[in-house]
Amino acid sequence: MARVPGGVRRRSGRRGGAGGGGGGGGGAEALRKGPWMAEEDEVLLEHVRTHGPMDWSSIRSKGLLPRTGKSCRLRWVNKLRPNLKSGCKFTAEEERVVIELQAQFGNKWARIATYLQGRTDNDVKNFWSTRQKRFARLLRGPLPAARSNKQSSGKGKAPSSSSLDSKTATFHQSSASLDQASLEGNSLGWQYREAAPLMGYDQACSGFFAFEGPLPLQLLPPADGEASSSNAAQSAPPPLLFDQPPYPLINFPGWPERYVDVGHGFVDAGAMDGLAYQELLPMVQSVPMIMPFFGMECAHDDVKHEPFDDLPPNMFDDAVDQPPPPPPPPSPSRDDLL
DNA sequence: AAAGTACTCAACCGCTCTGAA
DNA sequence: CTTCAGAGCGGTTGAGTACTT
Repeated sequence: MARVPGGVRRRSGRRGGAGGGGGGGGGAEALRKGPWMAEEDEVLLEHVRTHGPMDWSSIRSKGLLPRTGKSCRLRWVNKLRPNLKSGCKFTAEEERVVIELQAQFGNKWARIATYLQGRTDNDVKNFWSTRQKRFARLLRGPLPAARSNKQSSGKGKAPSSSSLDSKTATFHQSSASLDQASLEGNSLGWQYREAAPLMGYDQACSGFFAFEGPLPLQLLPPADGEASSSNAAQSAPPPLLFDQPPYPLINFPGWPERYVDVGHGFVDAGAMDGLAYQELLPMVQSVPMIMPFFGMECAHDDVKHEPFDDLPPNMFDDAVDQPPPPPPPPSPSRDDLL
């Protein structure tokens, strides 16, 4: 997708340098795109010093810079504004805040950024995007058997997706294999079938999860004329039956309690409507919730924190029983901007 | 050492919102 | 009420860099 017309090179990387070239062949009023040069930054800073961070379009109209007002504003907000934590990785606490606020606000990056001192919406957006890509790759790829606990090079780089897989694999010990034949023909008439490949995104919780082992089965309500079933159960999407509760990659309140053991696997009670859940209740067995989410500590000991080194060490704490603390009120004052 | 892959991040675009005329 | 311009925001791109194989 050539979004920059006229062959203008958008940027030459973090080295800065002489990107751009002013849009090629135009007059002095030609718009310049691409990386900013130090002289341009100086002009922009001078404008902000005299006029404040506003009136961006006048920068071009006055002939100060061959840049659009949008471009000037973006440069100021993302790079020139004081007190920015540029080039500084997100701390565990910042990651936790982003995760919580994203769950609360959605992709309102500018709003989320107001809760993070020195971070811009672009920072938050990039952070989240990277995270999403990593999870997507993780979930798209095969989930291999546990690999050796080889230590990474440990240069502070985020672990590869395969290292996350190894974390998942540590749960295998508690996984009960499904016996499809034994699942069919239960007294309530619910049927099972192999589910389609699972997207690793939980709509109800707006977050990713992962699971291990064979694909989950889908619980199908009984057909007409069979054992009792409610209309709601008929209309509700069939719940998935997991070999084990899917493994959440971000903290979901009530996880994994919402996964109930139906004897041959786990179903997501949170994703089912109440009536469908009522239908299934008689099938629920009182199996102790030993499932892995809270067994992570042991797993961590085994792998010496390798897989989640890039995740906030306490990011799952709130999933246990603590409500997330109310975020501080956003208070970006004018002084902060200047 | 080289090649491949993943990650980071600056900067663009299109859209929406808002306020003035 | 409508139009228009500026500002702001979210999504996306892609070059450069870091890491892995």
